[in-house]
Amino acid sequence: MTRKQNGMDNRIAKVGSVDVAKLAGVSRSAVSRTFTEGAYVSAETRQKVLRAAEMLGYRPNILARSLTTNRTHILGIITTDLINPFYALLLQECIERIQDKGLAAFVLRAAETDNDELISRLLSYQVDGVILANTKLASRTALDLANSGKPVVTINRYVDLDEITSVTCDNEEAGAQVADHLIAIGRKRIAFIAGDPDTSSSRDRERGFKQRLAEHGLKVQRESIGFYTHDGGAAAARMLLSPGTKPDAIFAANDLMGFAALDVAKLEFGLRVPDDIAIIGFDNAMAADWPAYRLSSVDQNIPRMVDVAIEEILSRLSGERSRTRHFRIATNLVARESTGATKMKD
Amino acid sequence: MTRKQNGMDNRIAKVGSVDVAKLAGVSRSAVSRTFTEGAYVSAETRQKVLRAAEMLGYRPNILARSLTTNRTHILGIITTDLINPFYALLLQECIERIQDKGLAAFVLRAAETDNDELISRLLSYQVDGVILANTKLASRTALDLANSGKPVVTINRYVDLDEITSVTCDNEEAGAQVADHLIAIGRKRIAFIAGDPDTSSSRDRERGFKQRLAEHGLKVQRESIGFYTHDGGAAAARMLLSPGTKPDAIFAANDLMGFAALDVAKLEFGLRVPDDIAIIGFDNAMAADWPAYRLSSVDQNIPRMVDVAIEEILSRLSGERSRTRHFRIATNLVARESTGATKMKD
DNA sequence: CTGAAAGCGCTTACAG
DNA sequence: CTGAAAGCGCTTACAG
Repeated sequence: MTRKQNGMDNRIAKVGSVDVAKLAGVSRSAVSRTFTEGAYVSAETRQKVLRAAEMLGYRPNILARSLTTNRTHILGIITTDLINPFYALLLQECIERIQDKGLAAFVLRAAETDNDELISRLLSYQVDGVILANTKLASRTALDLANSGKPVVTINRYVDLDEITSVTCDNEEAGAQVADHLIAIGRKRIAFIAGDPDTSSSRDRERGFKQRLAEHGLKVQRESIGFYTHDGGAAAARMLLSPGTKPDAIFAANDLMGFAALDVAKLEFGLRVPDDIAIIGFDNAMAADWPAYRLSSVDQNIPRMVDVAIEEILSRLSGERSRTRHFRIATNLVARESTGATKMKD
Repeated sequence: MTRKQNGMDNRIAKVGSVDVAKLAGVSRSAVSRTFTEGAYVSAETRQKVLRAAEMLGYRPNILARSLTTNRTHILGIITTDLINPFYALLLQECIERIQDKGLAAFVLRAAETDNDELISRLLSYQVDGVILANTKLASRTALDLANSGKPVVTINRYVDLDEITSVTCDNEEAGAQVADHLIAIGRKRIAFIAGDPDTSSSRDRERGFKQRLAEHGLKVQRESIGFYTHDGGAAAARMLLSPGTKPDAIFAANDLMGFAALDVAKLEFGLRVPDDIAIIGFDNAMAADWPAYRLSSVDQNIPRMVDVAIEEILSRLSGERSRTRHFRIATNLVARESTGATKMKD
């Protein structure tokens, strides 16, 4: 036992497989095998080892193991601003799923720039794969990553280059469904608040939305950019509601902007929602269901997205397929009072 | 070079310190030294190594290093439900700070029960220390952790036993300040919505609040439990506002419940806020500042809390101090319209 | 300042 | 089914 009782160091002695082997009266190989899925050990040996391990409080050092197996069972997640509740939920789901699979999640927060060093650090830690959640990556960095041979998948974004597998909701179809919904409730003067124009999510939602409107002979009457933030959404809404022909509906590319638009319309312009103006957001954030808002929105099915992403990484790790794919997960429009749905009394 | 070009395996050949050494014409010791803070290498050797490393795309394997240094530079964070925006922000801050320190953050999500296995897994990964963010831990588990010799600190909670260092905001003082505030605006019939009664945070807020009220000859007129959730808060508010002497102020132990109370008061009971009833929450969530709510709240100074927690872990790791401490970080009451502050026009 | 050698805690063919 | 030995990628006294 490597007991180092030198002076101040009152740390617990680390127990290794040797210690267990010694106590159990077997070889280190035997203890290794009892802790290795599907390795050959007799029931008897296994028992002896388990008992000894229990007594000593032995826990295999996963990091040491990774040195020989070449698998760390660590997945890296790069995320951005968790003040956006959708991102927080997405991250939570990733963490949970990874955990359920018996893997560990390394979480890094990406600044807007300078992600190269982050990636480099991730690779130093020998992660088995990486999930880019809501992260824009410089194309070069993305390529480097792809070339590292590690499975990489982006969630809720995709990179221009086709080298990297992505999982997003079906933003384009979702945009179209929002158009259908607004048309169905008889709106004609329709406005749009874009998210961050740099993101694929905002662009796809916009494209699907406008295209479906066009199929019905309509077009967006006014539009503005809200950058996916509450303040940005408020500013955009003020612009859309400024003098002139006011819209009778607003589609905000996320809920944060939808909440802002709702508040601006009601409190600053004295409009009635949905009578004077219908408003719909995107993400189906928790607050969309709160009485003060009752904001119609689009649910992204986060669990499914994360599931697909992780399965993809796992199957790559087991060497199954390797073609890059772009998964589109179906969304679900949730109609609430902000677009005229009557309140459900529970 | 360990190039394994066997068949389907198109993975990039892993380059190790041997490869770099060979290319640079030096020993592995030399390359190790150039990548080790403050080790002796001549400028010349260093250059050769750096150049070779650059060419090969070499990155030291941190995990392998940890085997001999006994430091992984990984910190484990155990968090709970990120749907609570305060928790999400706290986690974000932890991740960011850890990253800034050049460490890596392992994030686990704790279920309500069964955390033992989680902890065990964390220890398998040889984390250098662990942060328990908003996590209740079975006392036994907590003790095990403390006994593992790893620095552990809880944020926003503390465990009954005194073995573990904690960082929280000064919940008791904050509760007292809320009492002062409500008294200052002339309220007399004061109600309280508790969070999860199992948490130290809720209990401490309540204690400070009631004590200060008592000092002014007042007491909580009605109280209920909202379990820190929106729905729980709504139910609690309905109870508080039921027939009888209605309160003229409510202190909700977090914002989620505060929002719910505000909505219930306004929309279900037709009360004017703050004229008929003043409402104040806790956490200063983003939505507290939204026009629909303008909810007075208490800001917890997350950056400071996280800073203290991480410094504590770091200083323990460098063997400096070891006495358990309970840090209390000062809060800041943010008065908004829900308790009568006039709106700031920006 | 530098290199050879031993060691960190595990796993894995290889014989038996 | 089991054990001795070599190896994973690094670091660190130890000599020089």
